[in-house]
Amino acid sequence: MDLHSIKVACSSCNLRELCIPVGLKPDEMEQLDNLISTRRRVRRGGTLFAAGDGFTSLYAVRSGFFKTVVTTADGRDQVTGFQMAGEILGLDGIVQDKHSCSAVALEDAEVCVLPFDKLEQLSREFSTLQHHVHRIMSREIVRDQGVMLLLGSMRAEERLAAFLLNLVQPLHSRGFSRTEMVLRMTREEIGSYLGMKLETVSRTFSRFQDEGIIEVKQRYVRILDPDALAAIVNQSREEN
Amino acid sequence: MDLHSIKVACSSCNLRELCIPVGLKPDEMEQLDNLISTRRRVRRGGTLFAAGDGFTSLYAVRSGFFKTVVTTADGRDQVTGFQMAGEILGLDGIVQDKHSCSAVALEDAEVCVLPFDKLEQLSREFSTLQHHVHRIMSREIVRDQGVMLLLGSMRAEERLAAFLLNLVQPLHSRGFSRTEMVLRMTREEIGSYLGMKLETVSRTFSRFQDEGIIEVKQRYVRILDPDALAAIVNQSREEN
DNA sequence: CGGAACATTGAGAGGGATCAATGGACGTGG
DNA sequence: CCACGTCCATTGATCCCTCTCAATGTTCCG
Repeated sequence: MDLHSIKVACSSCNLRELCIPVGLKPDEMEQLDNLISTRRRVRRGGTLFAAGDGFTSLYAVRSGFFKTVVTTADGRDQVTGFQMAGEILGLDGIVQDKHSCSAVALEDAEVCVLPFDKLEQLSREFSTLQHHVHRIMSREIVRDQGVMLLLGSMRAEERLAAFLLNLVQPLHSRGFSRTEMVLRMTREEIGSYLGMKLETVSRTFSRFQDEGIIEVKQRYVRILDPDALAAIVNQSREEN
Repeated sequence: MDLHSIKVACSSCNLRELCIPVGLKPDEMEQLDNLISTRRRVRRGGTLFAAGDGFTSLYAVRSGFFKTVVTTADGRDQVTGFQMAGEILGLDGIVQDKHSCSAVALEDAEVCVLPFDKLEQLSREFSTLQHHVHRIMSREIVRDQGVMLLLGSMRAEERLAAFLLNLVQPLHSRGFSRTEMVLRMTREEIGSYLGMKLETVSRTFSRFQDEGIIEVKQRYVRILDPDALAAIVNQSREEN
């Protein structure tokens, strides 16, 4: 597909505080620059990798927005995550040397390609990098636990409230508003991620709007009352 | 609590085909034996580590059976996994240097303590070990994706059928029956893991029994018709 | 033997799914 | 530039699966 070979440098990347280079020393950063020699562009709707593809590299999102999707043998599928700039994709491929999910761009995107064998090699030289790779994988595990909690024990309102808060937070730490956003995914994709039907997503959005908690117009969402949203997430049923 | 210091050797462990030592060379195995110098016993109901505890080590289950539980600020909690002999616990702690979930023994258990800094050190020397650690973490991520799929898109019957199959499979590869098992967890714990209430778990068990698919008596479960169970898991609603 | 913890089963209620129709946004081509 | 088709979102009406509340049964252990 659209494969480009563009020289880039982690050391001058404006995402270095969010991505792999976190906390690396200058000489380590230089080595990393050698590792990451290519970028790759993915058009909206295009797949970065598909389930079953051989695993060779991790990918760091430079720009754009992705979803990851798992598919069962019987054709049922589910969105397992959304990834934005600075996040790492492809960790699922390591175990079996092939990817177990697909990564699809929700808008035109660009990623840094990190050949995994080289990353392992470099990790053996620099313990800082090694530990950072471990942290990235652990972070993914912890995040998944959070999603399991959401799917397993929250009702529709709580799920959607948690979703909005979990989405706006990383956006804010990337310099965007903490109250406004334009969703990059459809109601169906949100529903797939949250384990509910698209109609329920839409209805819940409308209910939040009626209650004055948010303002929604299609993909545009504005959080009017963050505290109310947070209260909805924490509205456990007190028993347990 | 019950902390013992017992000399053990991976090289002579009957779990070495399932645990860390997979595929290590003799000299690497010897180094690993030096790393893993202690075991720890955990009584039934005891916690191996609790959410918030500082992270120092991973744990390899030698015997017994664990559950991992995440708890929200508001007191709601959820079982995120069950672990048996050969599995690795504690990966959640790496990101923030503290554990984000608790590991509780469902029966008297024993684990090997793997100090993580030493494991990282050894990983830098032996690429086989390094890659194996990466595989273990990736496996955890892939497994979690499977649970998310289950929680997000399956109905009660499908969840429980998948649960039984996912439980008996690893038991079988450890030398146990592929049709019979004694559950180590309560109906409530199963329900928590599967995102359903304990009554629904119980009712679904009963329904499976009425249909001649399984035989259940309290904790004892016997799979009479594995194909029927598999068919239930794959009974997607054909649309989508 | 009695109590506590766990499991089963029933009846009723409710939240979300399903089916269905309408409406709005966007892009393409006439 | 408007018309049209497609994709996506909203909203309504109804149904059903699972939750909830409640009672009874079973196992295990002090």
